[in-house]
Amino acid sequence: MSNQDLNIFPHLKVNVPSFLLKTYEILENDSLTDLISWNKEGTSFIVFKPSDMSSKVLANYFKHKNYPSFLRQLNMYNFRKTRNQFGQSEFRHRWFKRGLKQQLNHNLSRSTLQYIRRRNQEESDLRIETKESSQELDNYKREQESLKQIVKDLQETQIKLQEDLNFQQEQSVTLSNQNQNTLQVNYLDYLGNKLNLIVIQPKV
Amino acid sequence: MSNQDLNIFPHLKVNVPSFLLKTYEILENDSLTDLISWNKEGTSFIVFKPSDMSSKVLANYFKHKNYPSFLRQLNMYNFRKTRNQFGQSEFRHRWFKRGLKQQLNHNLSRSTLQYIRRRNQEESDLRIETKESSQELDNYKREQESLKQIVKDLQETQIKLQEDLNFQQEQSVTLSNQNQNTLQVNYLDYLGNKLNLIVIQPKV
DNA sequence: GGGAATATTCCC
DNA sequence: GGGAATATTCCC
Repeated sequence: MSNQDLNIFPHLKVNVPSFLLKTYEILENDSLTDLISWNKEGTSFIVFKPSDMSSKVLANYFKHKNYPSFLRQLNMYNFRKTRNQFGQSEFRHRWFKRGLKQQLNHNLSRSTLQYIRRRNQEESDLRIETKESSQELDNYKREQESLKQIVKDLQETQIKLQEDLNFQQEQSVTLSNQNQNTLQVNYLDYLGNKLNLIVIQPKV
Repeated sequence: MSNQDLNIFPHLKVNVPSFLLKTYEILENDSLTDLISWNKEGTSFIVFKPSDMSSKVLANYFKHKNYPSFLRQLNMYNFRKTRNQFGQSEFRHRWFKRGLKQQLNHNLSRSTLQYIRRRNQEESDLRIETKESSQELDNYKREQESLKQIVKDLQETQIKLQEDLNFQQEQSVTLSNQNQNTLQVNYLDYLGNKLNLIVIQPKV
């Protein structure tokens, strides 16, 4: 099922995130109202049977069946969780309401998205704080450079060592096969694996 | 199937990315060798039937069945694609080889991986032009710590590698003697070289 | 082949 | 509840 198939807002140019579309779809699915549905007013939705969400809902709409992942996404989009008087989890977001689909001669979902994006933006802005002396910064920069050079040297040396060790092991294997001897293990394959697969080109 | 089930490196404390584990698993699956398998030397792997990958391979190992997504991941982990003489796609990464599983018997300390991860993060942060110096300073401080740690790790690993290499060489010599084989290499010269290589003593 | 947005997982 | 790593999608 492609995103396009699920687009309940075809007249909008913006891409509504798949997660929101799918969650809305779930709430439109009448066969699921025992497990999850809008509240009476259609201003929030309630999960009645979290334990059944996994196989009966999530698996059919998402690429997983983990309820916590569903929660994580709701959280991501700023839904707020409350408990109602029956102890049920109720999730609400000021733009996410029943009938959303019909109301869209207004650009509700657009504002939702803008809201979300703005929020993300502000978050990274928040990380910007007061500065300290550029003197100190310079010192760190310089020390950094020499450390990086050392790391680079060490890495090069290890790569060479590894090649040697590989060669050596091949030799031993050959000899050992003739001889029935046992071999030792090799350490840097692991290291190389880590360092390279995960990309470690020291930024110089 | 959880990540744990797939962990072919159970003795490692670090997490090997799921994608790598699964790709390795695929290559270990004998029933798939018609579609995808190691090359003769076990130094790369070949996709023989890209068209069958989707339903017969990917769907069983990943949360999708899109061949392009598989390619994207290979790309992400720096695998290089080439075409062999039969026009087949061959993927190779210098540390990703048949038998990898057996070779991985060493622990690199967790901090090395943390360094790598943090560094990736900072790299993307670097693209934020608006970054100010207090944050920058912070990053430097943190990276400094990590670099020191990684230098330490590398040195330790280096020492172990060296010991292994020495051992390995003794083995070979012994084996070789028993075998009446003549070896191509002169081990003493070789060892001498190694000792030179390893003498990098960064002042930390 | 890779940047970037979104989804999923893992962890505190 | 949310930060961060990894996976998947989408797009150039």
